[in-house]
Amino acid sequence: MTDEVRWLDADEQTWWRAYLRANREIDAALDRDLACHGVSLSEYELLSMLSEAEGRRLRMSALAELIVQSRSRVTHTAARLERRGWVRRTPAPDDGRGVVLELTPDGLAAVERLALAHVASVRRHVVDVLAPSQFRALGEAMATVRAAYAADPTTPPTPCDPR
Amino acid sequence: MTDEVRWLDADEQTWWRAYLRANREIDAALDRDLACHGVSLSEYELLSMLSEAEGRRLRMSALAELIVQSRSRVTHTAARLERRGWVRRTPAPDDGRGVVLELTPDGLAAVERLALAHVASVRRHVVDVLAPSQFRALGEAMATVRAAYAADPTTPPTPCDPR
DNA sequence: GTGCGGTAGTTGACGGTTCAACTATGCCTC
DNA sequence: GAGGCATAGTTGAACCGTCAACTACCGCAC
Repeated sequence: MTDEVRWLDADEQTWWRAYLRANREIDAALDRDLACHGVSLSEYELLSMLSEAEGRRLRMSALAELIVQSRSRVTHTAARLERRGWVRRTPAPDDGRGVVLELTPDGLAAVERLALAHVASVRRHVVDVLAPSQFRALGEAMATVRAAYAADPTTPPTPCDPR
Repeated sequence: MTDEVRWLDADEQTWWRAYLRANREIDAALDRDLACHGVSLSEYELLSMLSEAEGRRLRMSALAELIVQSRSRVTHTAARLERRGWVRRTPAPDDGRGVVLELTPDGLAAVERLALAHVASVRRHVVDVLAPSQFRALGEAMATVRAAYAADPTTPPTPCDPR
């Protein structure tokens, strides 16, 4: 394999930058819209995954994988949510190392309230500004990226390879 | 207008989550690949915009807008890069309030080195795993989102509206 | 030319995220 | 059943980003 650099061509460059920047704008917008209600997007995602899970409970690591965050981050976020009484930690019955995180009734009420605001925000900034076929294409492209990422053998971080 | 909630349907839900998660994975992957070389993605973006600018210099606020970051964040990031000698602050000639950020020769050398790693990373995780038409669709959808965002009259943050 | 509202950028404190080190448990092998 | 490696989760420090307050300057109005 040669070491020649395959730069992006002009179109690719344009699309890539559109992605990067829209991305930042979307994140900022969603976060801002949720901030009004006192949570960040990542807190909301955690709560939301819990609320859909069987028994409204999930293992910490399952949660981390679902929302694509580090275990450490999930620990900290869960701690914050626990302080609010929205979430409760219990030992996993089948694995002495494990912890099951459970949504409390207060937590459930909160997610349900937040979901209203959030879905409106997602529609306003993304879904409703795209033609259905465009949104579908977006979703499918991103799913493809995920699949490739999951299939990449080097995915869990090879420590570093500064060449 | 009714207050009825328009939830996402099953497909929309799937696409939206694919977006959110792929997004996190892409960010993490790009950041990790750059971290090997000692910079974060947002530092790289700043350097990269500077390197393409006329005279390799840009006003702070132009930079902030280009890379979709708060002015404050750009100040902090620039301060870090200045400590490394990659970037230099100079007063704007035409506006006593302004600051022009300039890439130093060391900074230029750094971006050029980083760009090699970065383009490979972008290709590996995104561009090359998509069919060209898919990548195009992704880019165009994101450009549409940006355009809508820019056109949204409430865009610069209405402080809050907790309903 | 004084006052005034708006823009450019910085600052420091706060809070969230990351990272590396650590504890504790599971599991496999001999 | 003891040793050893892997996994689950936590912890605290360092780092980065956000936010609100602040300085300084612009430009307009009168």
